[in-house]
Amino acid sequence: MSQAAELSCVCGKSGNCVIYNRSVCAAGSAEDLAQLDRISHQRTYARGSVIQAQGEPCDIVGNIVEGVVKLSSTSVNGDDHIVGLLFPSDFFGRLFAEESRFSYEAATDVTLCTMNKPAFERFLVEHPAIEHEMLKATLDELDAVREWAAITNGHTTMQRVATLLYVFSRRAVNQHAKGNAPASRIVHVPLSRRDIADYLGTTPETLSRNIQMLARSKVIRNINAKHFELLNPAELIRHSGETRADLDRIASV
Amino acid sequence: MSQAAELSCVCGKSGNCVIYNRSVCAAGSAEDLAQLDRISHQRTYARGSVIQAQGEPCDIVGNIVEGVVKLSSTSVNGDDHIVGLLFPSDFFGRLFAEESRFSYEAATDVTLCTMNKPAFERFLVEHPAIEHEMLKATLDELDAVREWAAITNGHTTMQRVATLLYVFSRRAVNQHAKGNAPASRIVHVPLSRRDIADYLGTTPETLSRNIQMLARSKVIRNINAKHFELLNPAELIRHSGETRADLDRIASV
DNA sequence: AGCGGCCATTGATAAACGTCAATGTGCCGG
DNA sequence: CCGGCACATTGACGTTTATCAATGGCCGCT
Repeated sequence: MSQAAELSCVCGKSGNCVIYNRSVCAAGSAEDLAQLDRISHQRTYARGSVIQAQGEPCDIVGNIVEGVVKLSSTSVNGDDHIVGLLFPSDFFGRLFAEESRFSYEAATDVTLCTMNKPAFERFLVEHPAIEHEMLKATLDELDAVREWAAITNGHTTMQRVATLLYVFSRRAVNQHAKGNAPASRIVHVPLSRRDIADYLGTTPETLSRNIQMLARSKVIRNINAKHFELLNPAELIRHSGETRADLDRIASV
Repeated sequence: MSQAAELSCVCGKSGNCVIYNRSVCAAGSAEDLAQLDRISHQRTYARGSVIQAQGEPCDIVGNIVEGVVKLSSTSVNGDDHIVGLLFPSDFFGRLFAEESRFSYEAATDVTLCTMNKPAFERFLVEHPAIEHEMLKATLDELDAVREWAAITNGHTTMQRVATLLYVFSRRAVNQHAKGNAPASRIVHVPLSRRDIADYLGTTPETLSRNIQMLARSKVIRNINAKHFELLNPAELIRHSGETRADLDRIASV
């Protein structure tokens, strides 16, 4: 998900494809890609709509072309927690299971490249080299989820907020970079405060207070609710409690 | 990891093997299993010893035969957080990566069935059906990690403690069950208070207070530091904030 | 069996955080 | 252009939890 936007996509007409971006198809022939193309098609979902509900049988998988999808778990009490965010080129859906343990919901308006799940599963079984790449990608994802869990588990809210802002700033660079564009100082966080809070395991109020704290100390500047200017990246990194190397690794997963 | 202990093991002389238990080898022939047997051997580690250090090149993988292995991430500040616990029959090690993002450490004395990593990787690539099972197992693990992250993220310490105790009680049932043994009321948690606290994202002090709270309200009884008697399972479930079905699913992963 | 060290528990205190309530701000439709 | 509504911010307060410090109990060692 750190690839530039102009990569061609094998599934559908345009946009990123996780299968390609994650190198899953690096081992696939042109015929394989054409076959994938046949079972895929693009689809859009409005912000807030549920792509796949928790516990429901899941029949589609695919990848994000544009927008952000939140992966969340809703408990019996009604409060739900976001266990992951999916960005353009990320794979979504639960392969090889009857139903999804989590719900996939559009955090922004999204465009997806969807595939029929059984068809894609059959494709994988028939193409071991590609399934091998899928395994590697899943192992990477496992590391990333564990790493994020370690961050949310043991750090203060300020550290989580700083980490998130830095990660989003890096992600934006990757998305906007055409060639060697300079790092943008504008950080775009396309999520609502509630979604961010759910992701960080806190409340909108505490989140807001921490954001304003960073703003008062001139680390960031509020442009509007979803845009920030990064005034002092070094201080942001310091607040995150992580090394710059760790942050960059997290951002590049 | 919810399998009974008497399953035979393909790698080494005795004990559980994740490859078998997770059905990864269900698709493998007898010759395949014999080949696996040739590249594996058992090894023991004393409590506290590091099996694989964070960031170090990793050359072995395998599965837990006996004991508990903690998977932890140590930050620059020195405080480490446990992102996972590995039990008998669980797979350990990071396939298809140069180095491990986390450290594997013996939380108790452990017996491992180890394999040379490159050799096992080659084996997987040559046996797509088994690699397919490996992918399914990894996807299951991903769900489990996310589920645990949702629990530690949004719940109170008491809810986490109750959840952990219940999960360990279920796990003990599975481990001890020979045939249809009745559910044991004795819960064995073979970890130090610090390890439990790290796993739950809290401190030993707060953990201790919550345990004593449960003891005072007659939900559990302290036999000693690592053994508890489950006096009121229904109340424990209530304190966990989860449904019984959810807890049982978590325990069986 | 006695000793010493490590681990668990308990207590006091302060900081961090969630909750409830009110105010402010931006966005969309009339 | 204005009103309404959802969202973000700010404030006050109570609870939870981490931290610091001390005590108590268990286990291994000699």
